[in-house]
Amino acid sequence: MRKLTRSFYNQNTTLVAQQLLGKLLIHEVNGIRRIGRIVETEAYVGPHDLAAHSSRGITSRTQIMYGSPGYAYVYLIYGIYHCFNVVTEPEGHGSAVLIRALEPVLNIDQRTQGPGLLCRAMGIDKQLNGHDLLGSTFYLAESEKESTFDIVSSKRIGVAYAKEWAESLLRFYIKDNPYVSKR
DNA sequence: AGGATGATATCC
DNA sequence: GATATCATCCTC
Repeated sequence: MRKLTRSFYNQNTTLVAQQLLGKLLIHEVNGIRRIGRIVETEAYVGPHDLAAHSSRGITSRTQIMYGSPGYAYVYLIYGIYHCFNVVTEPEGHGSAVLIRALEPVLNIDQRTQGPGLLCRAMGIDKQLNGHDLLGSTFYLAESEKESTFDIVSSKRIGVAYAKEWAESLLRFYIKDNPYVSKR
């Protein structure tokens, strides 16, 4: 399993969001390894992006997002669901990619088509906030299988408040994949 | 169309 | 210290 490197995450956020499609997310807990294939992402490109949490500056919540690339940013939304992001670009940049949907590969017995559902199915919660994604039980990796697919871009979901940034095409998903979230 | 449910930012 | 807001999902 070829784990994604720090330098992979230390790139332009929009590029990382697109390149994450087709990659594997692995989380091992109690000896059980869960694997999902990423089919949908969204880029949050920095403090100037009004939809990004980092647009409020560095706070206790957003310090992870402003930290080094290749770390997990996990937060609770609507009191119920968790959302999982990977931090991108050099420390201090304030950008991340939200993982929005997975295709089940191994040991996944719940739905994964949406950021909240995916975290529940993978066992991701706030304990993993700030976790290094180059570790041994929670990481992303290159898929063993070769696969080709078309990438579709669209407006991001649930960010209508972000003025002109609500219009930008920063959501990416694999065309015709049944595990992409509905809306 | 509305409710669940809690952390957080932003006000006083 | 109060309250408005939310990168969601489910049920009616």
